[in-house]
Amino acid sequence: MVTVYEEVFHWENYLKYGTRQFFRKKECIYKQGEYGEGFYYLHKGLVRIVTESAAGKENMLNIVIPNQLLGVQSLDQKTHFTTAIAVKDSVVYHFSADEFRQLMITHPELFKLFSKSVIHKMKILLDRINLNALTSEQKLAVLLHNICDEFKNYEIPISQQDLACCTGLTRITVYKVLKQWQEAGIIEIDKRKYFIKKPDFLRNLVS
Amino acid sequence: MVTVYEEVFHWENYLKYGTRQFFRKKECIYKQGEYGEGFYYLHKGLVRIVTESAAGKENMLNIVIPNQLLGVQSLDQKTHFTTAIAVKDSVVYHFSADEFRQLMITHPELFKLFSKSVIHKMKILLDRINLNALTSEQKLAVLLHNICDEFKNYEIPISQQDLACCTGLTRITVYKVLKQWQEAGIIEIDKRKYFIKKPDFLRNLVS
DNA sequence: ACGTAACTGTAGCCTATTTAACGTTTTTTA
DNA sequence: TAAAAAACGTTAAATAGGCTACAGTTACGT
Repeated sequence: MVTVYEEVFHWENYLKYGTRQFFRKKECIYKQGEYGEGFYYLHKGLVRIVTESAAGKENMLNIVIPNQLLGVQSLDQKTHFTTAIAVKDSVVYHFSADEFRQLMITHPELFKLFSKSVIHKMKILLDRINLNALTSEQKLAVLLHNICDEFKNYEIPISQQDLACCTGLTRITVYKVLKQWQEAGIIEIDKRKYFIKKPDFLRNLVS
Repeated sequence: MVTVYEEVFHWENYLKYGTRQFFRKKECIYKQGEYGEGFYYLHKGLVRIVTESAAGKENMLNIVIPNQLLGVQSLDQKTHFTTAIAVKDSVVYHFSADEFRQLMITHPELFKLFSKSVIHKMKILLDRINLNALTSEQKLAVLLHNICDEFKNYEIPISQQDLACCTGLTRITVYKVLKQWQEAGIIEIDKRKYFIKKPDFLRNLVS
């Protein structure tokens, strides 16, 4: 289940110490298994974090919105255990581990920022875990609801296929739930775009 | 799915700055939802980390072994999003956020230690997520395999009930798989103790 | 030492999801 | 702009894993 979280962290003042990099839509920022060094800060754009399990199944973990970190896993020259792919053209700042460590000595307040960001990441992962206890309908409800919150409107800009990937369900299951909701008037489908008509219904499904 | 990870982090030199606390078996170190302040380092004992989803289902996340941190989530006075319960009598050291921040100024190398520990936690969560893509048989295989690695022998010191809780499966499912494995000679059951006879079989199930 | 509580063995039913299959539509890209 | 590649709509069949139930065991507290 992908959740778009939007807590804001104020890294702006430190960006000048990082290295600016551009990534085109669909370009890969880092790959699972690759060695990395340091971490990235997303300045503009949108990035999808996916992970591939041993069994080879791909799962979207979350969507990173600007002002968040990504790739923290490889701070200490460890391999990345996720893959990051730009959803839109994106601008990121890269901080190498050494650079950042130096920077922290002169700016100790950075630790708070860093730890907050990382804890936030952990919260996302945990939410993801807890979703597995839900029914498929609930999973989808949570996902759609989050997406709407994020994009601030009730149109869902994500394909059925992606919804399946985000929730870990089959496309067919997604299709079934969506159809059922459509028949119940909870969502509307037009030209393969989905519009949420009764957001409260989705909310109630979960709480 | 619980995994017992054993990467070692060397916090010994810094323990004197923390506050030593004792917890009896089954005692709760912190509860999901409670406010926390700082984090804990497990010196001796064994701690179980569980999380309760919105739906009320309880899930074991992992088992913390000595030399690891726990409760990092509440470093910044946030609420804990997991619960930690001592499995054995345990000795932990508590570091308050402020104390630790001060400490980091005088000992910048602590950052590396901290980040390593936290990244390790993230890895655990991620592994947990990836498990959900597996079949129940695979989940159990991974779990048993990990447990054996950890305890360095092929006897499993965990009840069926707990195996169920760790994997998120039903006890009945656990029982079924175990029975099937027993019939195939992969494990042996004696007096409610399980012994793994063909560890390779378990390994192959996953890879 | 005894009673209660927690764990295990087993069966059967049931349903939510998955897989498979296939034609149609949309989007991408060369 | 045509061909190739994704994505979608739909159905039917197969199945894994969940829930219920209940009796027999073991462990544990006092």
